[in-house]
Amino acid sequence: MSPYPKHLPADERREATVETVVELAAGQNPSEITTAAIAKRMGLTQGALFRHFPSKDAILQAVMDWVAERLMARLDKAVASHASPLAALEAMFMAHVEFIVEHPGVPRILFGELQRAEETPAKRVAKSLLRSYGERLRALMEQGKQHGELSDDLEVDTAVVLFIGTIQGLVMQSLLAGDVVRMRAQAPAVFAIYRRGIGCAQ
Amino acid sequence: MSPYPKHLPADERREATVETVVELAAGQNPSEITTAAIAKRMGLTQGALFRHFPSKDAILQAVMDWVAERLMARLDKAVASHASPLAALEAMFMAHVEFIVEHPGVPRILFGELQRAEETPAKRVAKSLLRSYGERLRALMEQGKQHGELSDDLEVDTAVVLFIGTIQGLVMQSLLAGDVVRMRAQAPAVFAIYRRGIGCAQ
DNA sequence: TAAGCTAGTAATTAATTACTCACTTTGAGG
DNA sequence: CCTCAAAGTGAGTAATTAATTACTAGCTTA
Repeated sequence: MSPYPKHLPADERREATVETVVELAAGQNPSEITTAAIAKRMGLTQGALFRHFPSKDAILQAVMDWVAERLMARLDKAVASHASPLAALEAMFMAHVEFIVEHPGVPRILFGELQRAEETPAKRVAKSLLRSYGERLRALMEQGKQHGELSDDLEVDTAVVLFIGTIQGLVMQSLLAGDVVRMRAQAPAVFAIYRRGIGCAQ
Repeated sequence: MSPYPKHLPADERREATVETVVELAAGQNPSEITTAAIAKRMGLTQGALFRHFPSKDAILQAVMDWVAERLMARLDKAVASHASPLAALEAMFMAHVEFIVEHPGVPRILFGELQRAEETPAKRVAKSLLRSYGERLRALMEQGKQHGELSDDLEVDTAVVLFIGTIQGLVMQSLLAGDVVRMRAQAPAVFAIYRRGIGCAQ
């Protein structure tokens, strides 16, 4: 039995398509990924894709849905397994980094979607993802203040911006070095500086 | 005399082209900027562009050169006008933010160029720009350690990653909010957290 | 076995892209 | 005023793109 059967049920083909796009995005600008390239990687003809998606935009939207669902699930799991808010923040940070190392195309897709001019469905999903992300961070930080782990006068919104930016910095560094895996090693030290910035002077 | 003479000297036309691309990048993904769009914005036909540039890639490279030159000049000027390393770092941060507010397309161009798959000339310029940027940061931070403004055990390379990421976070936030100018107001608070993260516990 | 459905192919479409070229216009200097 | 090189025009090109089409192989089920 071939590992890639010619005929696949529609839902599996949709899933495979999404994963293929995520993989391709690891190596190139997402907006430059053509339907022909997706099909080729899947061992299909280009036209076959349009049996399962009405348009390319629909593919991109499915990809964003996939990213949002998977990433948030990871983050929630990381948060749930830590009692202290600060520990939960750190776990969330590491989980996000780990997710990017496994799927290096994801930050490109997200950022690429955000800087689209038109308000595409995919862009809306991206925005909504980051909104949920920010809300979870805010909640944890408010808790952290009450627990005395974070300084009382911390501006939570600002700290949220910096949290996301911190990860962006790691991503940019990995683009420069052409080495995604190094993120994993750098992450703890980067978060240590961040934690000191938001923590209370004990 | 018309404010826009039909015939412009070659060097001025090149400069105008670059500035047009930077302006267009404020509103859309740089890789989706077509030569037709550039020409239209300049009030020219598409063919005219190729009198001054051999290819579109050459245009993008000229844009990156423009960005690198202008940005570094701003940063150097900001650094030069402050004696203390920490004050210089902060001035550098604010100067960078100010530059982005004036030219919102710049971070898109930079990031877009970095995530190109092929090793284009423009990408090489982008990499070189960030390398210079990092070196200036490193130098300031080493000075800061000697002055006792930064903690002795600070990992400079990590702090550099976080510095750039901090700005990326502001950029991402402005993409979300669709409001670049707000960066200017947010910047001081964001840098305050960063400074606390890298500063020595006095 | 016949009928119908699902998932594929292969060729083709119209639109868009970067780029070229023969020709025309402009404007500064002799 | 004339000349002429520089600058711009406008109509092309070939290549690439997303999307459509007519057709087919393979399964399920009556």
